[in-house]
Amino acid sequence: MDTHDQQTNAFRYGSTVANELESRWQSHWQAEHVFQIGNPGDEGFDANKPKFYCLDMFPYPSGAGLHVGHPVGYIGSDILSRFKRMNGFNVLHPMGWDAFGLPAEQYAIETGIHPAKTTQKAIDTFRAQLQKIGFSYDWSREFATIDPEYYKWTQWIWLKAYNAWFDQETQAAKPITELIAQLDEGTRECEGTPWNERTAIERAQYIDDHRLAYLGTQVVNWCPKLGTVLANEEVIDGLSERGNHPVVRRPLKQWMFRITAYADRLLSDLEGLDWPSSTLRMQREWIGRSEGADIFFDIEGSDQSLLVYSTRPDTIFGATFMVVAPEHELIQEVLANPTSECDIDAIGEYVNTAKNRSDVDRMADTKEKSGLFTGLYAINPATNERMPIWVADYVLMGYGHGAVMAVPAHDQRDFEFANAFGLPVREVVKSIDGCDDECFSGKGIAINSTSDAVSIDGQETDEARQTIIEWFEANAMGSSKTNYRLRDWLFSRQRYWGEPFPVVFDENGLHYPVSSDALPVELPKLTDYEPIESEDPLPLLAKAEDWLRTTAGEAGVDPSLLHPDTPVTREANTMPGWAGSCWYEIRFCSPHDNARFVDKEAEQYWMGDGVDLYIGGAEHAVLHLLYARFWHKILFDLGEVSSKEPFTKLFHQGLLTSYAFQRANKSLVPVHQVEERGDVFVDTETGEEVERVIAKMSKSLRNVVNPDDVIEEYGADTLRLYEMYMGPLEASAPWNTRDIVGVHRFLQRVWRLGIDEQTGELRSDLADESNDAVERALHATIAKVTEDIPNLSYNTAIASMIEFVNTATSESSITRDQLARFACLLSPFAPHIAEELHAKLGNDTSITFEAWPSFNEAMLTSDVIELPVQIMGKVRGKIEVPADASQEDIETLAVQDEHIASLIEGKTIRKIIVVPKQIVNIVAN
RNA sequence: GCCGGAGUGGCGGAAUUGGCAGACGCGCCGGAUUCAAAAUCCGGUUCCCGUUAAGGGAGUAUGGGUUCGAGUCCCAUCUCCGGUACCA
Repeated sequence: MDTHDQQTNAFRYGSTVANELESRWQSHWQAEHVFQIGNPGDEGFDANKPKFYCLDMFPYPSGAGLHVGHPVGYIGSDILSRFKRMNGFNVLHPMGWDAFGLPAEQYAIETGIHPAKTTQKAIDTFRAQLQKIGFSYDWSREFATIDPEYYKWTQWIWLKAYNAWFDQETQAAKPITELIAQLDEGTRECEGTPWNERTAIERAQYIDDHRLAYLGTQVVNWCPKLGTVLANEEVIDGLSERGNHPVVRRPLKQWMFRITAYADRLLSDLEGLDWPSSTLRMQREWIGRSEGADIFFDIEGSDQSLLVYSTRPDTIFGATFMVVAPEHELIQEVLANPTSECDIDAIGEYVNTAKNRSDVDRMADTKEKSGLFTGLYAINPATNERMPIWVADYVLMGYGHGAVMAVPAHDQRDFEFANAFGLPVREVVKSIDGCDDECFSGKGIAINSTSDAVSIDGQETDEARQTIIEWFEANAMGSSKTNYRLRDWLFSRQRYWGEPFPVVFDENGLHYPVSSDALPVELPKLTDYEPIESEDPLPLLAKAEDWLRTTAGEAGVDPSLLHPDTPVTREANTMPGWAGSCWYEIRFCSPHDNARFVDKEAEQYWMGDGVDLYIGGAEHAVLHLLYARFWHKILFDLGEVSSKEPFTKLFHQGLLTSYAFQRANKSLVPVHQVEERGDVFVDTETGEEVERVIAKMSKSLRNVVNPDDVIEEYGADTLRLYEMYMGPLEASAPWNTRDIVGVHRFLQRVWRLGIDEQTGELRSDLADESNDAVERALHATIAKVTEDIPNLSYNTAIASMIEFVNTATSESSITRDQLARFACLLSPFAPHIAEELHAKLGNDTSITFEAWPSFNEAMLTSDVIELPVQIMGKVRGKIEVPADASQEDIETLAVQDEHIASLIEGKTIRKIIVVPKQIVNIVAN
């Protein structure tokens, strides 16, 4: 660079100027605690001001650090937070770390470095990277889920659930002590053996079976490679979601959460949430409520009956056979007492294969139905016919009762099965709209559905269903039943890097809670994190022998429950990665409260009506959001929080994609090693032509862009603007380094508008009087930006600011006052440059608390407006009319326009449509 | 397979209730500045026909429809993305 130029442009807005002022303002914000917000009751906190709780889904800090995709949502929430502050809101905008989980532990296995160390390092990296982007977080509220002061309360909430039960009558959780008291007093009956005839152990058993957090034996997804069990949701196509390792099914005793008890409320409370409709639908489908009936079928020659669930009890006349799952208890009996009609060896083998079959294999041939006849027959109560009972793996043990009545004429799967094995098909529902598919599963009119016992012929499906259920109920053969796809939540993991459970076991295997004043139960130190591979899965914490075996007193069990000297074994499983994120939004209200999990007053103020905006990726649409809602509802029922839903408004930012390049053999070429030559992309090292694909940013695709690099080259304000300018916040868009310069030039023009590039000081030639065109443009921009920000329509807000700057630049006119108002508009988006302009304009307080500029409606319209004139819907000319012109005047002006007149000459005007301030359309031919 | 969402210039995208399609930015073209380059500034840029013009034609995935008027509404088809996967 030439020396001369360097002098003239010494204060031009570029990377040097941007980086200098950005780090200066970041230090200022931190030193002055600009974004620190108090709580009700704190000195200087005005609780009468409206509040805005703006929350980002906190990140899992990986060792690799941030890439430019991470901050997209954070920038979005930061803009709204800053906007709300300028509009007089108390804004809670915190950040923290979801820091327990598998990756750190995997890394520990490889390197032997303690996960706490690597995690802390990753957190420091993330924090430093985030701070360079200039977010307005209240860092004084920062915490990580691995902090013992935090997970102490995660354990405390678990204990709350452990010590609670779900009362079906009131549909709410209550302390388990109430259940015990009611049973003791006899105000509540218990199923089975009466309460007062039970032994102490039987009573404990009964109570344990009612806890919200309970120990259950479940067929679980055991992943030998990861050395842990996984929730259904963490298994995709028979492989672990993380790492793609094979998963096998085996029964195991595990801590569970009774989330199914809340199925109805989790479903109905979705109503009224301001969430993306796709996410609402996914949650509804995940819960999977269905209405139908439980029906008992007598088994021929047995006093037992077979229970099935059906959503179409009205098709019972069309049931021609029954199917049970390989795991069904009836199969055990068949194997023990086979009839002559079945092939006992084949069944044994089939059941065994099905059991050991991994889900991958099961998926592979979903089309082909397999199964065997069991030799048993059930009696159809409607027709009194014998129906063969088959065993087949298309019936799942985990849903309904693991048995179905097969209606091949009206269920696709039953139809395929019937076809494969030559079983009869009987049509019992006639489609109304004439659909005559061989298998019709829609609603229609019942036919062929009459017997001595009951008739539903001629009834429409809904009515038929009602009639048949009433008949079942009258004859004790069945009853209406609501079913859910949702299963209870498997909450134990066998890994090290998670929250320990605050519970111990005595020699008899009975469990006792650690009392809450003994929390947290801290993780013991381990030197070896290698998963324990064994036939019988063992938790990793079992390696910490000294920690594991202790006494009740040492562990902190209430002496009234267990004598302090009693030897006990600690629970060696840990909680899953989801645990910490189930309630962090609550903790942010009072993150350093040592007395309670959250300060009551602070919770009421910030979360009384939930989080006002929750921004995060759509990948959490089901699991995290469902789990967090579930925990929230438990806490709500127990009177610990004041809202029934945690997140009032939810928004998913789009995925930031990036170009990746691959050679003909599909191998990947690093982005920086590719050059665009004409229409093609070329590997600069080999000269080979490569293909460009759009993909998620990832290390493996070698297409990761680091925000630090972008900031170094253009500054944080440019990075923020570019990410918001790429398109709508909710849409995914490809990162294109080439485009960044556009918004950087915009900031350069903003800077030049107010700052002398030679001196770096405020221009001495700013206008004294406001230019009307500039003032009008400013009002239009204020109106647009003010409207767009609450809708998170940042791309169009930025476009409008660019337009203003282009106008002011071409008019070469801006006053101090106009510049000051524009700096306010810009400040949520590009806070550093805005602070600098604000300061240079002579202010000594942060722009953060400046009042948001207002606009004048009258400045948005002009006296004369231009109207396009169409003939037969095609624009043929334009006329200028006074803004208040009457319909008649406009019509006259339109037909008198020279060009228009020449075009309609000789034609008959049929009609003239005038849309005020929009358009004129002349219908003439 | 089923359920959602989306298809607009060379590219990212605008067009809030049907009313000038392509705002704004990138790229590209031309010019200014410069010894030169970068940077910056100014102008142009949907495509086709028209000598640069005036002007005209086509055009929002495809084919139909409703309407004075359709990117927007309706029907059918295609493509892409997301969710889900025997849930009885």
